[in-house]
Amino acid sequence: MSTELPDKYQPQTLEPAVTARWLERKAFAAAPDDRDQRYVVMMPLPNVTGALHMGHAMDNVMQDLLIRWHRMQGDNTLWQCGTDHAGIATQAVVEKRLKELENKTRHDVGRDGLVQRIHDWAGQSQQRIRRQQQGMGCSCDWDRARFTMDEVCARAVRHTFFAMFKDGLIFRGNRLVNWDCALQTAVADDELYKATVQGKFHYLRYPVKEPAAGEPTHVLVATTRPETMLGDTAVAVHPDPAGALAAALAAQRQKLAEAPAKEKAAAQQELERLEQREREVLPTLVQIAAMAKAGRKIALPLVNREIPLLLDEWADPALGTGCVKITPAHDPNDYLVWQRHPEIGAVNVLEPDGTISDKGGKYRGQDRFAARAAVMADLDALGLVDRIEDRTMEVDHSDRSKTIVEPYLSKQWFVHMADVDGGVLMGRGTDKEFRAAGLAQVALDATAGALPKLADGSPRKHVRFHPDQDRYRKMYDQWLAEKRDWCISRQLWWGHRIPVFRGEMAVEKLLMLEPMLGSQLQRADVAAWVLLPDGNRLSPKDAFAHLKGPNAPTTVEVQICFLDAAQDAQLGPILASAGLELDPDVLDTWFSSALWPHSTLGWPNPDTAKVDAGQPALGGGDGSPDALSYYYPGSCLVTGRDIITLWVARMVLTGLYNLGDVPFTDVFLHATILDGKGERMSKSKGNGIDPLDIIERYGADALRYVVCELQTGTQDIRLPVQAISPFTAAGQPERLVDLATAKAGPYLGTFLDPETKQPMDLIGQYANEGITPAKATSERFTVGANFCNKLFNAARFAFLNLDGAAFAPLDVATLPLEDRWILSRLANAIATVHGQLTAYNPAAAINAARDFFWNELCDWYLEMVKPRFKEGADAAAAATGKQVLAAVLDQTLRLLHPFVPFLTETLWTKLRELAPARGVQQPFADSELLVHAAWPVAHAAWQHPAVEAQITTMQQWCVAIREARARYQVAPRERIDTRFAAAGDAAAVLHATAPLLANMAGLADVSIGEDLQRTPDAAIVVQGSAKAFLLGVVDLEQERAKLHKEAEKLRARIGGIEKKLGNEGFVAKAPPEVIQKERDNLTTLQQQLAGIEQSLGELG
RNA sequence: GGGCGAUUAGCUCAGUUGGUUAGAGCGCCUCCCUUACAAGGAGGAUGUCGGGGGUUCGAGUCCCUCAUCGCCCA
Repeated sequence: MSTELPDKYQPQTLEPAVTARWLERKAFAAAPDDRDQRYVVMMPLPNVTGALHMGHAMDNVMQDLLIRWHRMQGDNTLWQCGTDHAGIATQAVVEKRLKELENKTRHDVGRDGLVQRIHDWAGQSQQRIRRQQQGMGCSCDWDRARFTMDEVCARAVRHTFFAMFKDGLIFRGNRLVNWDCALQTAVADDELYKATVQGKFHYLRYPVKEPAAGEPTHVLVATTRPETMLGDTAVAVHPDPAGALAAALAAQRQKLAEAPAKEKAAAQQELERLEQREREVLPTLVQIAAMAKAGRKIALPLVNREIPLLLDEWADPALGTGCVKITPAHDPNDYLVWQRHPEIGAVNVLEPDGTISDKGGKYRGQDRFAARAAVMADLDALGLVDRIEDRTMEVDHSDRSKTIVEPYLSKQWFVHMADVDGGVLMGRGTDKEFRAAGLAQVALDATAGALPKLADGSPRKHVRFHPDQDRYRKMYDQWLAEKRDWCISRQLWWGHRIPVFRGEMAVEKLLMLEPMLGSQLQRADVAAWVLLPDGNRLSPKDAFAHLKGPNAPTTVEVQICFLDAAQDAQLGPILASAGLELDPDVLDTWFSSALWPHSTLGWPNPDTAKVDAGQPALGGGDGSPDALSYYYPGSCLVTGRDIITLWVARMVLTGLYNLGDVPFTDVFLHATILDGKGERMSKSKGNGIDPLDIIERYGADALRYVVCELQTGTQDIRLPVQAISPFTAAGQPERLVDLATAKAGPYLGTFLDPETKQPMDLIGQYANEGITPAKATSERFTVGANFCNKLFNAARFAFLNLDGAAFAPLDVATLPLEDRWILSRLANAIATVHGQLTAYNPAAAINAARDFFWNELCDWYLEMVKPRFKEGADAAAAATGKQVLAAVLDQTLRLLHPFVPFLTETLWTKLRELAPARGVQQPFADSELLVHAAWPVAHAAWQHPAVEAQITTMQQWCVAIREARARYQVAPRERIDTRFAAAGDAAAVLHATAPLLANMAGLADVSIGEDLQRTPDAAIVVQGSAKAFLLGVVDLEQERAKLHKEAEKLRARIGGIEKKLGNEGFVAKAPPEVIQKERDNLTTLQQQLAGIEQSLGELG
């Protein structure tokens, strides 16, 4: 049955049909087999929180490009897809909906109820994400889709946590975290953004307790958050204020001396400020430092606590009042002061919801901002407020709740990243086992080429970044080098619960239980720690010994983790009776996504991995290997720059920790998509585009084409965004509004339509406010649609002529010139595209493919072969033409497939019907689906530089003649009699290409000879030493003017080259081949000029 | 404040270790609905390579500096 192509290119009907066919055939399924060559890409798992945007489109298209390219090369190719549960983001969205739709809080529905609702919501979201990805043509193995909360991933999380916990790499510690008071959870640094806030700088006077005669009665401190004074545990002053200020003065004088003229004034001003401080503030500071040494105390007002005056270098005599109030529980710098002076202690005055705790005395229960006002009022009443200054500040906000975060002292779980005495065992129990200094260090070693060799002496795999190894590795290394502990706990209900039972136990009771517990706690699948009140952590064995000893405390904290999650339910009640409860927190989402490259493949045991119904098993069988051993380590991770540290580094270290091997060898970092103003695209700003909107308008192939073309290297991409104005009446043409210049509307994500001045809602959030929604688009995608239209039509032309095309072995050397040329150019294009893909340069690859297809195949070859397909043409020439055309189209579709898979797959079906066997010397390997067809090879036998040179010359003639035709306004269909005055090689090329040239340039009678003369009415076209006379078209005046202009241009260039060659330095120092090139060039130009001068003479 | 990066045609971007006359697509101008394609064809115009200084026979490319704009980290 023959496939009918429509007359017009219609991606909207064509693409869904292709998707259905691929899915029905399971064209992207991966299964381990005996192929050694594998290609594995782990999809950066999108958050289940919401829909995909252009950033995901870039990421997914880049992956699909690599995947399709490798699949066609015959690799066993796996693209692992799935979604991330995205703890805080998802819970926040669902809680918001719960509030809006049912006016309930999470406490109303309970932990299990909320989790169920999130699961439901995540399911819908996953459906949408899959539709978007399938719409874009992503060729993932859909049957292998995983979710970070599914059973397979959960087991990997459990095993990793257990191993790290048992190794002592996971611990619970008192740390200052960024606290989101609205969501009541710790948030990571990357979940913060800075916003400018109008605040105040409050100068407070703290009374000195029992000052000696002559000593100040008060110490002046300044703060932007006066309510934190309730938690002050010290006031610090520099131990040597005079010395420190003197050093600052010296540095400033030096700076002034070296400052450029423009900065002198500012530097001078700063110096004067310091000098003034030296006179006015320093004497007091010296006195206070002495008081601190003498052990003087401060009477902290309002809460009536006595706190020490402390000597610490954090107090900078050059800044503020020179004295600093120390609030370790609510300020990162003060926290560090506490670490240096543990005796001062820390007082946490905040409740998780941001109200003042019982440590805050009478302010208890007040919101932090209300308490701020109350504290100030009371201090003022006591006469302890010195002054208040206005100040703008950059303050951290939570990206999830958009509220100000508070530094907050709380107990959190951490992964120890720094080096460990004795090292850390990597890949425990595998044949790749080795010992590394620490988790951060092993990730550094993975990019530095410093991982130890394998047991058999062969090198271990390492990680490389593309397309700029140096730059990206530096980012990765600098972040890891800090080796900061990784905070993995979140105070949420949505996520993997931290699998640790913990609680305080009386030592007496613990010792009583020893006979029963002792052996249980030694088991390999149980990990337990006993924490002493002094913070020391002991194994159960050591603990029992210690607790029986002389200095035993009365209570300890016990922490227990089981390897097998089923134990939690079984033993939970027993542990509860002993006072141990399961920790309420959940793990940071990144903990589970860090395991993605191996958790998805069934680690720790693919044979027992419980995949969903209908999914392929991960274990081996029938002698074939299991998924984990076959597909791990993978090949390439494709992602954006922003995630190098958060995710790439963590995947590398967990991969090495669990399996002793890196998760992938290459990291391809693509550009970030920005809007027309250069701002990052985001849905909430209203400058984001839904890929499905682009697909609906332009087609997925067009989307992919443009995205590929945009990815040029390390340069971020500006994609101007337009709103489709919703304020056009029916019948009126569509109006696009450029969002880079449109005025902002009343809310974030709204813009004003410049024509009607009405606001448009670009994020679909303001239905209640009565704002008309509008879709976003970008006209940049027309380029892709145009390309696809051209491809569609070129193929359609070929199909009109391919009926009955057959294969017979051809000798390339005997083919017509145009056939040899297009095969040579095709080979060149294949080599270029392949090379650019290898170099991770999709833009260069697709441009090479486009240039070949459009500028060579369409513009020249199709036009050159047309005469061979006309009525009455030579049958043999037509048959060869059909075969070569079919072969070239075959190879071109293969070459373009990774970029524009839908259209090429559609055309492939039709091509196979019309020309079942295609090839040149030999038939090409065939395949029913183009997805599985072999990637084209640049055959050396097709390449022929001499043939290319002949056609290039012909093309130059053609362009010059067309230019003359345009200038003399010769009607397109009018054919011109032409004489070529040419000798030697020039004449030979003209003889060889004359029929082609006549066809392409619209020539009628063509004669070629050394002594041919012009007629008075002939236009002259000069190429090198040869000339063409176009008879009967000329206007003498115009001709003279043209030749004069050309001659002037040539003289200018000749002059330039002569000057260069006359430069002794150039001739003496430039490489000989460069000089020779210039000389040859000069000769050619001189010849051409002579020809023109001669023609001018003839014109009189 | 520290680090990384960018600035090339009206727009979005290429431009290999310095070496002919700095390119592409879109947009613009002229002509053409030629039997695959007007989502097309033929031809054309358009740049002090952000400013200044330097190295070199030669600089968009290397160095310094200024300006503007990003990103990351404190």
